[in-house]
Amino acid sequence: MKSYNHSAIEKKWQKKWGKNSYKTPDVKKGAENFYLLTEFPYPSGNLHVGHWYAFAVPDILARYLRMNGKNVLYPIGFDAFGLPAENAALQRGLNPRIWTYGNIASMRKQFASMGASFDWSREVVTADPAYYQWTQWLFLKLYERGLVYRKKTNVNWCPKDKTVLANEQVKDEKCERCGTEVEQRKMEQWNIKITDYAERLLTDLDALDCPEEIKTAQRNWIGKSTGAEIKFEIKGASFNKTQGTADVLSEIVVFTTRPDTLFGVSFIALAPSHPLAKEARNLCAINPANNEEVPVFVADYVVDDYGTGAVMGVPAHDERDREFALKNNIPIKNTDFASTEVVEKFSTKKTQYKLHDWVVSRQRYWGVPIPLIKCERCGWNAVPEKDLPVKLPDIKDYVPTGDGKSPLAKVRKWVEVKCPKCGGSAERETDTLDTFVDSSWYFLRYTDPKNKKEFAARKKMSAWLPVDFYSGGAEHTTMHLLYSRFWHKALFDIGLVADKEPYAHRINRGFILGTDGQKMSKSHGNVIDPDEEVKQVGADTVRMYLAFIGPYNETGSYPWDKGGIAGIRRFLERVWRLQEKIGKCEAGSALLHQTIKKVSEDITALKFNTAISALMVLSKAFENEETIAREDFGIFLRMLAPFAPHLAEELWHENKYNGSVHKAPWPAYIEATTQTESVTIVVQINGKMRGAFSAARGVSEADAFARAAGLPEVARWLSQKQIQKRFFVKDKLVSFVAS
RNA sequence: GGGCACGUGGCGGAAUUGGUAUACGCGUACGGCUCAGAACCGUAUCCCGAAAGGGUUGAGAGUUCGAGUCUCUCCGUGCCCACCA
Repeated sequence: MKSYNHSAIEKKWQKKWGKNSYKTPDVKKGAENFYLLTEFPYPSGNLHVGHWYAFAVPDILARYLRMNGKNVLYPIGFDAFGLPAENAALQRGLNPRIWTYGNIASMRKQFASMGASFDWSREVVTADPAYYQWTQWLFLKLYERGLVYRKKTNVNWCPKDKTVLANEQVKDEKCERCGTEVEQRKMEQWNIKITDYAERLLTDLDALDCPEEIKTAQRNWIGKSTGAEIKFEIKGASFNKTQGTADVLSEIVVFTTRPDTLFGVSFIALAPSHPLAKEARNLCAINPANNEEVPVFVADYVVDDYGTGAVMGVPAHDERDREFALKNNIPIKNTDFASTEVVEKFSTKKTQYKLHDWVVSRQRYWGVPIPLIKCERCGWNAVPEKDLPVKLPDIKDYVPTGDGKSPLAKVRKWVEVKCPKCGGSAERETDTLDTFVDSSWYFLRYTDPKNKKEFAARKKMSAWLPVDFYSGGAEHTTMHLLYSRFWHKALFDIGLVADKEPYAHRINRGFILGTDGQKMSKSHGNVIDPDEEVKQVGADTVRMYLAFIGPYNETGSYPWDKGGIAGIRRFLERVWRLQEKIGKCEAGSALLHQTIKKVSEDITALKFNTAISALMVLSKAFENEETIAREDFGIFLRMLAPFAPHLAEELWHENKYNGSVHKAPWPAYIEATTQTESVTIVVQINGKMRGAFSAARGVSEADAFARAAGLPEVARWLSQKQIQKRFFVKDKLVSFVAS
């Protein structure tokens, strides 16, 4: 017998399968469509173990579903624009385009060694003009709809990446990309009105089929609270009103979730950026409910961009208010709660969200140019559809400037254009779009990646959407996942897509740590190179090891274990040796049928780890036999095929089974055969196990009690006690209650 | 401070969803094979105990004939959010 030469086998079959063997038609006769999606990668370097975990493991599900007669779309592409790729390029002094596309080329090769069943014919690269033409087009649809606006606000500025960031991209006041502390700057930026969708993003979560942790994280991020706004007149400010001075100076509006504590108000606190902050020291506000005068303060704890940026201070009820009151010698009023009538009279119901509008301008080169033009006379205009895409020009100086403008601003030839409306002189917007805009709709493009006339044809989309299964990283819960849900809803309102939600089912996978239990990083020196592992033990072993390491639908973190991967390799070696035993004997044991059942159920439940353990148990049973029935071994190979596609195909082929194992149907089990004739019945006395006996399946209650009581170890216990009650669980258990 | 998830051997993890806790894999020990080692194969491996037996799922209580699983309190870990009124 030849030995198991993984590299020869894997190369051979990867070549035979070629690039087109998983080309997925939109319609396949007799087969239901299934859209299996994994968050596409950033081409920032080589494939790492995390990529293998993200793509090789769901491939098991893809292959399993195909063998079960589904027409499975498992697409791949590259999220090619944006900071990660650009920063890596800048570090190396390379043009981002050359760097990114070089990476894509090498990652394609690495992906090929995975043996994953991607449909490469549908690959999308977000930095291709053929793709971003439609990113621009969709952006303009939102613009036309009034969902895009320009506003000067406090924004998060990353001094290292020299660009603004959306709220979602700031973690612990640090840039999500580079970890630098962000600064607050007042800048005029393009915003998308995601807040218009806050309520729908929230309510539609209820019906979503995804883990509770995702729902609560999004709920918290959206941060809905219901309360009321209350107007406090400023004492002596009435003359301002009569003289026509702005209303803001004559009153302070506060937001509160507890309008019923109105009688406990002993001060008003303003955020430092509130229009009245400078004058607060000299102001008195009048409580509308009892006409009491209360002082006005400026307090750091009042957040300027939440509510009205002003708070009514109720020290008796709010800890921060109390703290502030004690520090400033403000009296604490013990309160009578305001009646519903009073609350209704002096306040207006109001709902507040923590969610902010999505700042999408980026002062960086490597992104989609924002397709808007500013004319001196007629203001902002959309680039006409016929002029799309607005191509990102090839330039030499793409280093971010830090002056609040993208490097594109220096390319005068590109910037200066004619106004599409009046023909006068105008300038292009020089900021680029946040990468999360690119990735908000990529899964739509997979359904129709080559379309030159539309972002995707309606018919193609309806063949696949919504995505049946989406797997990705937990870090995207309040970023990509939230953005793309919003984007889809906006497109739904405009009439461009048919569903309110893009994903029917979503899971967050866990992640793989280094052997030391730390996050893999160059500085820790604990990085596992998947290419090296594949070289040593083969892609099948690496795939299967990652599937075996823990349940896939939980956000656990699993340390890479060298012994563990060796164990999987040993298992595959044993499987390889099993082919020697193929012969004539009885087929279709209970264990075989039990295994088919368990493996099928476990794969569906994403418990690849226990599916593999069931295959191991079956293979052990085979090892203990003189011969393995040809039919049984064929069934085993078919179950192995999604996990170890190359090895299964080789054994299938070498042992003269028909065609490709991957085109063979998934084995069926017979429920009746999974049940052994005899069962073990456990005997408990007062809940403790005291014995067990073997009986024919379906044994009667009376017989079971008699057999149980007859067991010496049980009889001994029972002889000292009085039986008060007995329970019988069919084919499982006899339980005595005795005293 | 708030929310969510979780806590099982030396380690990754199983447990038919309330019914024999620790499947499968790693590690370890001993044995086989070998001049020798690696690899491979076999046996053992939750703890105490010579055994009979007893104990054990972070701690404690509750419900139940029976709890890793359900309920409550506490302790601890991880992730997310955070002067959000």
